[in-house]
Amino acid sequence: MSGKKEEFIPFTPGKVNMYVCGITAYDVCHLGHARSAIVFDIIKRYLRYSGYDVTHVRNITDIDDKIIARSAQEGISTEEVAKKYTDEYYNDMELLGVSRADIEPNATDHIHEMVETIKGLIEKGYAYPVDGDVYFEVSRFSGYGKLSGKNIDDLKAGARVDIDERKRSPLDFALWKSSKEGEPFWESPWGKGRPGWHIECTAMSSKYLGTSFDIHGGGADLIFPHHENELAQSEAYSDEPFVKYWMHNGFITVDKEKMSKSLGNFFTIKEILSRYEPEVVRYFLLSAHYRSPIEFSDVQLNEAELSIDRYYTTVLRIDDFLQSESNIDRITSSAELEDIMSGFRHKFHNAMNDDFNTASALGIIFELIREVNRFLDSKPAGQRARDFVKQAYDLLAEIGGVLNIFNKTPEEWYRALMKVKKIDITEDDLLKKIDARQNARKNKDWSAADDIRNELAAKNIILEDKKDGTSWKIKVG
RNA sequence: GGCGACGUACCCAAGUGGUAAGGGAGGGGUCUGCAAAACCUCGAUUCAGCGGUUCGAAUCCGCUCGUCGCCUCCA
Repeated sequence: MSGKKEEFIPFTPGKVNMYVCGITAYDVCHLGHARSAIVFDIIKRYLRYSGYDVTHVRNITDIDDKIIARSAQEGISTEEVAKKYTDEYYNDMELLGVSRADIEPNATDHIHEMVETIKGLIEKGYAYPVDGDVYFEVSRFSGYGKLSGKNIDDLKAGARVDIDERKRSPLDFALWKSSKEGEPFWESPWGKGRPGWHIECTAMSSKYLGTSFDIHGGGADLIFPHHENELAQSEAYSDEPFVKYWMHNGFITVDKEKMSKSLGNFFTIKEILSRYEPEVVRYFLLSAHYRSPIEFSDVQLNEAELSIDRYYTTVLRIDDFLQSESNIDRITSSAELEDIMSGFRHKFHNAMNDDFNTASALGIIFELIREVNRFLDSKPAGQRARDFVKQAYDLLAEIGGVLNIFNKTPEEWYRALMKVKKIDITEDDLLKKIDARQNARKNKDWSAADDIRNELAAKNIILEDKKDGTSWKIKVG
């Protein structure tokens, strides 16, 4: 609310109520929608990891002008439009690995609550009906503009909206819209109509989380007018502070411009997932702070892929080492690794406690990865060394789990890459070729061995020779 | 026009008063049959520019330049 970072103190100790604006179900989702979903999913996961009991509400707007337009265009009902794109949305979210919210309310299931709220606002003098519409009178609410940092006079001066003579001020916004011929409607004290966009969040958040709750999230483009209006309605209605902490994620940009429907410069989630692993998308989005704009490009996604691969390559080494059977204890100098390990959780928590600084958290992970690799390079041996490495691995897995990345085995990662990169060789055939090459190598037939390696390299498969075998990887980046 | 954000190495990106995390690319090296991976090493005396505050600033203040966003639906 202050526009600054503040210490997080929830209304009820240990309990966090968060409401995040979902989507309007009128079209397929693009990467921008994915960012919001992923960012708040990680925020929720971290809060839970930190011991909070989190209730997460994410709404779906299933009736509005765009849905009506789409319904006319596709020749199906608004319910069918909403159903179709809601299903698509949940499907995309599942593919991306975004967890479900605890409560996922639809606007049309809460018409009654909205009507009650609107009635209350009229009674209190904050809203007025005109010809079957109901408007919120912005000038009645003294705090209007406090979220977006705007003031009413500036807004009036810069108003680009068409002037509606029936409204007392151009800034007044609709709580209820009368329905035109052929449009879907619900009965109300003001006649047949449908709710305005903002009122659903007021009605549903107070129903599920109470009139005051801790966190309200959404994309930065919702700050004005959506959240400003929500705030005005809610506080006017309840006389309570609406939300303690507003959190808005930044945009995804393409050539520095906001990715958006209207500019047409968007990439759908499906398109991207046809070329990249979901984990790559998640990593990419976590590699910048959630409030910053983040530039989308294949170069960026390739770098994310490369970073993840570095992780799994290290895990592969860790696995090899843990399976080694040497009983000779040989703990090599590990002061640096011990050092990093002992401060690791603390550093991670510091990063995340500082407004969920995931980019910094990733940096910390790679510091540990480097030290683990250094330790393994120093040729340690024995059970103590194995326990030590296992500990490091568990730390990485724990933190990866919170960020919802690094949750595969290396084998799963490479198999997934094989699929997404459409490499046309079965794992069986691949292993046979590796076998054949091992034989050649045993016979010191280097040219035959190199031929096989080159042949696989042409398919973007990389072989790594190690002491006790050869492992395969998929070329990334 | 009003309001706001941002500008850190070749690229991406942390860092909001104490002397520049991390990843990628690149040069050199160790290891390897050769590779790959990994590790070591080199790489911004410097944080858009100019002033100011301070013992000390990328970090605070002012101005300039540049980019973007919101003010209309938008994650």
